[in-house]
Amino acid sequence: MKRAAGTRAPARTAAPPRAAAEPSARAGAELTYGLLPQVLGYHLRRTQVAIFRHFARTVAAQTGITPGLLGMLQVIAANPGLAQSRLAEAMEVDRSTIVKVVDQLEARGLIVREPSPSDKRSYGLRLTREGAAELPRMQKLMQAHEDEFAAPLTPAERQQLIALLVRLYERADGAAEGGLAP
Amino acid sequence: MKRAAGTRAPARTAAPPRAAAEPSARAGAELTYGLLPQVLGYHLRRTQVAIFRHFARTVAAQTGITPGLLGMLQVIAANPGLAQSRLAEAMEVDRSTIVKVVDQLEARGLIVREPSPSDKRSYGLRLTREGAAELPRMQKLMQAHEDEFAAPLTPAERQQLIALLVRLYERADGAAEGGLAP
DNA sequence: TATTGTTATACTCTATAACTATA
DNA sequence: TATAGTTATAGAGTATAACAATA
Repeated sequence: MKRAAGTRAPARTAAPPRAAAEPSARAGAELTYGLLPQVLGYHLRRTQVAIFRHFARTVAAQTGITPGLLGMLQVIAANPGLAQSRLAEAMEVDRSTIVKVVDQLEARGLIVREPSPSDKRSYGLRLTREGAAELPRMQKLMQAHEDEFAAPLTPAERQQLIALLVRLYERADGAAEGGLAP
Repeated sequence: MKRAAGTRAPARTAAPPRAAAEPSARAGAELTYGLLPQVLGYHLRRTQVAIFRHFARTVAAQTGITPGLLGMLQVIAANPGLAQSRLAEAMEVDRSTIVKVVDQLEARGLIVREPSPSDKRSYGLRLTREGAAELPRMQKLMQAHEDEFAAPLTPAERQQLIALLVRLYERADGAAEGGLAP
């Protein structure tokens, strides 16, 4: 795209009926957020970004792992022999997305793809010995990260927050496939 | 997905003592999520994905707008004349990221970049007449989307959820720049 | 016919670094 | 020197569509 900086582009719409002196958003002035403070999606996104950054400064800085990879790793650890398609369903992502995730975990030596004896199309995912040794360390770092991030909340509040979130996405996911139309 | 919230899983997943016939993760078997059910970050991500998809099926399907663009648009509407750098700070993204966002909103005819009279480097962002006409319609759609998504919660729970999220990311953001280093 | 894993491709979101034109 | 906006580039993350092998 060419235009941008200098090019003003008189947006084909007429300019708003504004006078000259507009004291609205000068430097230093507090700005307002319109309806956003009541928008759940906005706060979810902010929180998500904040926890992701916290994870990056703590767990990722010491292990190079991402939240997504660590989540997958834990599901694999908890379900030895899991097929990629099952993992994709469990994590609610497309089969094709799983391929690169598994590639990365395998490249790090944390898991292996084992050919399924019963189905030649399928692979079972398992931790390697190295993966089994690494996972507890990562989990401890993750636990510390989670505890620090959740420090502003009491244990009860933290549990309640999780419970509220679960109610939201379980209902939403169910409605999406299930039936209660869009 | 079936289980999730309250369900405790056999945490400490050391490789279960299973023999050749590995009944761990066959088709149809319930799979477990290891520590994930207690991981706030996991539930945040799931909820975020769910609400994004709901937004896509409702607001985006009828307007072509994304949650990010609509959020920016609301901040611009609430702060006429806002400079791009101020918007970037308000939304906690990099200045360079804002450029394409503003390009898109301008390309849709919703906002204009107005040269600042006092600083030739700076532009003030404002809604066009078309943007001012469109915004209320988008807000109504967004409101309906939010209400439907949040339907599993009582109004009090919804407010409390927002309050909990705010406490988390405000503390985290503050600590990140401010001082209480990790 | 349907499923598993894969590839190719694309699109979104975001960040870093460097550039320009101002201040 | 510092700031505002821009550009080029890169890296996650995810999706769709098509394909081979197998069920």
